[in-house]
Amino acid sequence: MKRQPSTRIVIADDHPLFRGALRQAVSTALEGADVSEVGSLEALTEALDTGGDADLVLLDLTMPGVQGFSGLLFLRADHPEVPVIVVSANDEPSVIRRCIEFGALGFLPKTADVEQMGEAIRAVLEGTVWTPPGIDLNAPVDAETATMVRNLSTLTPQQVRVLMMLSEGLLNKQIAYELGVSEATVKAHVSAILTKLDVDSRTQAVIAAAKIAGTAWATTGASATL
Amino acid sequence: MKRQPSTRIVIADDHPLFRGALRQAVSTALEGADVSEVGSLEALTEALDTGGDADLVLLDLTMPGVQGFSGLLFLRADHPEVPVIVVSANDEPSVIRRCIEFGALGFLPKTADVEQMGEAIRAVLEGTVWTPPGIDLNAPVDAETATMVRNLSTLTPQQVRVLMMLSEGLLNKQIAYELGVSEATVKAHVSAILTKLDVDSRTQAVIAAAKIAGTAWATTGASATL
DNA sequence: GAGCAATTCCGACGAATGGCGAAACCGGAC
DNA sequence: GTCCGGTTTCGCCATTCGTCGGAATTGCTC
Repeated sequence: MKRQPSTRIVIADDHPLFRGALRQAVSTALEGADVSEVGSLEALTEALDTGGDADLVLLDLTMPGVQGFSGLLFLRADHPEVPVIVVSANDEPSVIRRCIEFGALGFLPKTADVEQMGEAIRAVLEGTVWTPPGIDLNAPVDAETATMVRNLSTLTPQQVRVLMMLSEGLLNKQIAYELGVSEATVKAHVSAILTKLDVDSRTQAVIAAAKIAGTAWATTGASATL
Repeated sequence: MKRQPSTRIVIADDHPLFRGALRQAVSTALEGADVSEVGSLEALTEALDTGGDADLVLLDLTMPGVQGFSGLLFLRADHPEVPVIVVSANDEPSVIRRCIEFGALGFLPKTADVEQMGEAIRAVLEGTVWTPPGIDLNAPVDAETATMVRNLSTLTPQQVRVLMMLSEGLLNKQIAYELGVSEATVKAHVSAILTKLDVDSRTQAVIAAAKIAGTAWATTGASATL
């Protein structure tokens, strides 16, 4: 909306080189934009919390700490108003469609040229959904998955956090410690998650989440010793 | 070893048409072979239990009830001596390598011609590992995964069954009912599984198992390509 | 036969899990 | 302002989970 004064754009990617390339592309496409770079999800949320909501976030799907769609899911839950363009090396149609389902306004393959980047950025800033040509967003979606995606969307930010930790195999107690809240609170969130995902146990919740997010959901903690 | 009298071959595939095609290919490649067909894992285990161990099993990875590598894992645990050739439409190198790691002696893409099938069958009957040309079995394997594969191999047949049910989100009580044993027994198996997989909870065990088997462990193939 | 591993079961214990109702705080929407 | 939803917390309770020690059975190998 407020493009004239200074459009604030945040680039979230763990690869410094690619961040630089993105920044250059953004600058070219949008003169006078206020571009910041972050290398992790934590840094991204911090940037959004402190500096006020950005006008656009360019988000890499695979970042340290969160892989798969959890990063997008989390960002969407935490800052529903911020437009997001997903930037990923994986440009399979199913992935692209999933990103849009999870609330991204655009998808940019890492192979895209400056031309396309500018096109995508301008489109999304105007509120339009942009995907690479040839992507059919209305392609038949497996009903089961669609239901799960809808269920996942109803989760609150904190619940998304808890679900991610459940998916790392953490105990309620550990989650409570990590989030700095009491175990009772974690239980409340877990109960809410189970209800919303329509499952009966934390294990089933993890299975359901893994089914959506693909294999690379969690990276840290318990699985380190496997 | 006992090829001359009557080589016993079992074809396990849920698609009758493809079973027929396989049977024909086998007959052509190996005259006088005793070929049986089964359409499910249960039928396969029953055939192996009643009719005595076969000389070769042609196993489709995706069968009703068990998908992903669990079928292979289960078969290997139940009948370690029976040579197995995995037959699958998915011919990605990573999948092929994983099959061999789990003890299959061969891998046959569904696109293979009669020529190749015969070659593979003869090779495996002689105890040689056969894969499609161009597959490097010594490709660098991520150490974490390798450890897990080794751990999974130490599971007993019943434990594999239990782990599969854990991965479906079943309670100990439900598993006990399904297997026709007491809950105490299931607990004993779960404890053994946790020890062998070096994890602390059933949830972590499920996460670990899912990480190995890829996504196609449970019911639907969410992200066949990653 | 002895030894061994897998499978089966038991009882009991403590910890973890999950549901219930209730309450308080806070930020945004009407 | 009030209302609503998200977050936080509590206590209580039943169930489930996982461990420990012990034990009987089968089938295999040496």
